[in-house]
Amino acid sequence: MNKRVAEVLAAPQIGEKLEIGGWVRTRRDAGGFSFLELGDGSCLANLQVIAEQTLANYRDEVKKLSTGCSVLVRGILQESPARGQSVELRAETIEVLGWADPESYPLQKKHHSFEFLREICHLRPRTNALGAVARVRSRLSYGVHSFFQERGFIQVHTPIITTSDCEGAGEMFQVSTPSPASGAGESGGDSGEFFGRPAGLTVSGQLQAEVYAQALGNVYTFGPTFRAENSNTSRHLAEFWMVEPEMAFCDLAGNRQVAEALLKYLLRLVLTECAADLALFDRFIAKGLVAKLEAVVEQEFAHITYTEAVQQLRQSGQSFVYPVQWGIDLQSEHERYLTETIHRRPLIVTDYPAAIKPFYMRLSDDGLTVAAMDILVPGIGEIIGGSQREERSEVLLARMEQAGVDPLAYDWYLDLRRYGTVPHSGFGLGFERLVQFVTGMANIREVIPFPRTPGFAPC
RNA sequence: UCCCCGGUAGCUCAGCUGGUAGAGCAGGUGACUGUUAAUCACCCUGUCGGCGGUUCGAAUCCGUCCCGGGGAGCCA
Repeated sequence: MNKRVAEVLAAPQIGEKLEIGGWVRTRRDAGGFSFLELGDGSCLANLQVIAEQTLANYRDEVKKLSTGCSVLVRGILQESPARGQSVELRAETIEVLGWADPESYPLQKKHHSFEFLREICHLRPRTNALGAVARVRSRLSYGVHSFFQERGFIQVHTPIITTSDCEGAGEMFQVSTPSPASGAGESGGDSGEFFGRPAGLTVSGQLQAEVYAQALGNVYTFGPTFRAENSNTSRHLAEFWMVEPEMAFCDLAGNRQVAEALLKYLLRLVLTECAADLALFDRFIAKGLVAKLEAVVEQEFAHITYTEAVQQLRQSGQSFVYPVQWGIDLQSEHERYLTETIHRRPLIVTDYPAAIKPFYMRLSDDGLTVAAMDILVPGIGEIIGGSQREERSEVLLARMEQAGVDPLAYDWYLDLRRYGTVPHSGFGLGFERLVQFVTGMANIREVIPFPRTPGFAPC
């Protein structure tokens, strides 16, 4: 029966007859036979195949195999007499499924820059590093669901096309298609828009998640999110995935606890279940990565208020490009200094000035701050942003007016406060930033299979 | 979008103050070998990012556009 390399290497059975399909990583010839390194993507490690010259197609085909060729190997698993691997597959037949002309196949048996691999994003998952990223990403994705499902959260598929802008979250991509009704002539008030009004791709599922939280209690969304910002950085994408829990009867402290528990759960999961892939990142991408992740799991996250952050920055004696004073938005240099130099661990900053935060965040009794939180992580910066939501309709209305937001456009959102309102909280976790943090990959474009950035969406 | 740096062989890069191009790896051929970034010998490879300009002459200088990297803004 067809087995994956990961299964074979995890529990090798000497003498077992196997059929393995995979891609040739490299071929080395010895006297009278050849070694094939066979990888199938199920794990980082390859299976060594012994191809004797007695194979019917040895001279015509096996000797011509090169990096990237796909083959189906049938043979017997045996102990390996040489060092470097404990078992190997002695081939009885090798069927070549697809050639990969070495003159033109872009992937070589050598290191490639990530910038180059990005230009061939249809081939890059065949490399060790990008394959490992894909496996870790998949495990993290599954972990997000298991974390919430184990705790009784209901997953809500919030809409991708939306007519509500989540203020403060960035520019929306426009979804523009002529109305099917236009031209029919009957509907006099036809705007010509497919949805009867301007629509866009969601910049956050938060507002709709709030709807379900105020019906089902604890919910989460995990889906694609779009920002039409002209951002050219190593930590921004035009299309990315975001995890957004929303919890009824939950204040900011509860919000913080869930966020910290989620991050630790996911790190612990990957440390135990993706050890080989993490070891690769630790060796070649970010030295000390595993120790850093282990430390994060073991330590309490630091927690300070914005006001304390401002004090700490001012007392640090450090000179910043942007001077620190109460009321400013913390700049990257400030966030990095706080989490990387002062606290040296993940840092939760709460209670930001109301003036620099969106209208839906809950106004505190001081009237100056809102119940907001950002989780900052060394190397990445902001990985989570969240808040307790404003549940008092008259306060919410006032804040909307201050922010210049038309209450009529958010009438449904205000209804949630008019009828059976409850305190509730939630946050957004940038999934790619999580994958970046876990893998140590420097550029966010390497942790999503098909990155979308301004001017770049090749397939 | 702004600031700085870069774009030379399939890949990674060298090429000083202008005289029209090179190394390693990859690839090809052969030898050798229970090999594992295999080794050794020989061979091949270029619109020097695009366009325009200066000059007798541009990979090299100037302008502009495109793309990439680092930083910043926006944020997740």
